[in-house]
Amino acid sequence: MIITEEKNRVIIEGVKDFHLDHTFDNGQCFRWHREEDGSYTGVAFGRAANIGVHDETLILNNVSRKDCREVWRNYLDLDRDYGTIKEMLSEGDPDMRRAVSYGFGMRILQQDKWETLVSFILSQNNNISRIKKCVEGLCTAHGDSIGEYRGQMRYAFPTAEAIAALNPEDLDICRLGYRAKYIIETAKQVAEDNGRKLESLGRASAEEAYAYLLSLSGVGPKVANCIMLFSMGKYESFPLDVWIKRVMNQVYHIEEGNVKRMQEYAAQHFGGYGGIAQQYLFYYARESSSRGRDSTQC
DNA sequence: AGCCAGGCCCAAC
DNA sequence: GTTGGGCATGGC
Repeated sequence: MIITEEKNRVIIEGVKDFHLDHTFDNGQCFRWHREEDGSYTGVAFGRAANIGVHDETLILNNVSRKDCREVWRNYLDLDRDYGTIKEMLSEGDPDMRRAVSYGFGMRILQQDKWETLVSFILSQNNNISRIKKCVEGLCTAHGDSIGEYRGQMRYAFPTAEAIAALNPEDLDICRLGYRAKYIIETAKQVAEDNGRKLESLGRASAEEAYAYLLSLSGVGPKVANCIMLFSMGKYESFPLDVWIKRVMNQVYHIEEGNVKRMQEYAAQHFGGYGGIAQQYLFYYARESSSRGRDSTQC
């Protein structure tokens, strides 16, 4: 990996297994928007950026070498060897091999814990395009302005303290529905110790992280697993949503609704990378389903 | 128009 | 400890 810096951008050469659509449009994050040239623009950790990829070269716009070192290199998970992981998962599993080859450039982002926590509370019984609107609306209404970028004002994700101080009516414009009260309650719980407990979970055991997350308002097993996977580096976490339950039933022939057996299957067959396996399956299941809808239009 | 969405809460067994 | 109804809202 060769990293060079020039006028307000950083160029990283030699990045394998990275595709923007597979990474930013796979339901793990909600604040990245695809531009006409195929690049993505978004905000993470209070910084706005635009990211493009050509062959094995990443171009990080509006990014300094310092930003790259402190945020983006880790956020984009650039130091992980996905090639080896993909081969491990595909070995002896033709269905998984198909899913992996379909989303070959998917990476698990290492996102901010608080943002991921709130975003996935908002995800429950909701669809991805609307989740994005909920999250962006929340940032616009209650996040700190971080200046204009590419002709648009940008906002950081609101802090736990900021959301804890809100009245339910303050969230009406965000159209969060019944989830609004969950995030205010959870913000109060997290802000109690200034988020120290939540931040510490990256170094805690999966069991401890899971127990804490389940104690928060609006967080159940599925949401807890997403938070652990997408912001805490706990790659064995295996979120079971309606799509994955379908896959586990149709592909691996586990009875619909037998969540315990599905978790056991993942732990046994995907080992420490259950969450990554899950994400390839999720992307494949969802994309092929939406392509099916598209093609029936013609 | 009606079903569904990266489910959780809570009451009733 | 498990099961099922209720839930705000809007995408498709």
